Amino acid sequence: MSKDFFRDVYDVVRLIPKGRVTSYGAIAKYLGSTRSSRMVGWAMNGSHRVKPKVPAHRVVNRNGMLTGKHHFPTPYLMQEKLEKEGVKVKKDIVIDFKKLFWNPIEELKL
DNA sequence: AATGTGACATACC
DNA sequence: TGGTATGCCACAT
Repeated sequence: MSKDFFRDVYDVVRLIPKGRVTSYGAIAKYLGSTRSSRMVGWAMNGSHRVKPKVPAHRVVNRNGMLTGKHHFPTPYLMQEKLEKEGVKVKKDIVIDFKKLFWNPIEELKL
């Protein structure tokens, strides 16, 4: 239990294994507020200035789409990083998103 | 201080 | 089957 919602978000995102991805909703749900998914995205907005670095590129929407790529230094960076980690991205959509999906609730709930 | 907005998700029409 | 409406909470103006 953290004090700040944001901090929780950053913490969870940092725990995302390399080559895996998760969704805003999953994080929000894990934090206890299924409908606070917007906050997760908002938190990511400041993730670039947070240390240690937050792999925001591993966070996509429920559709598996890299909706946040526009917020990166360069839109390509997000996809580049994902592909570098073994995540295939096609047309801004994560391939096998369902398969690569990392559910914090399942992984961290214990 | 109040209003608006946002990298989403779910429910309803 | 797809657009519209609403919920959520923090931050910016």
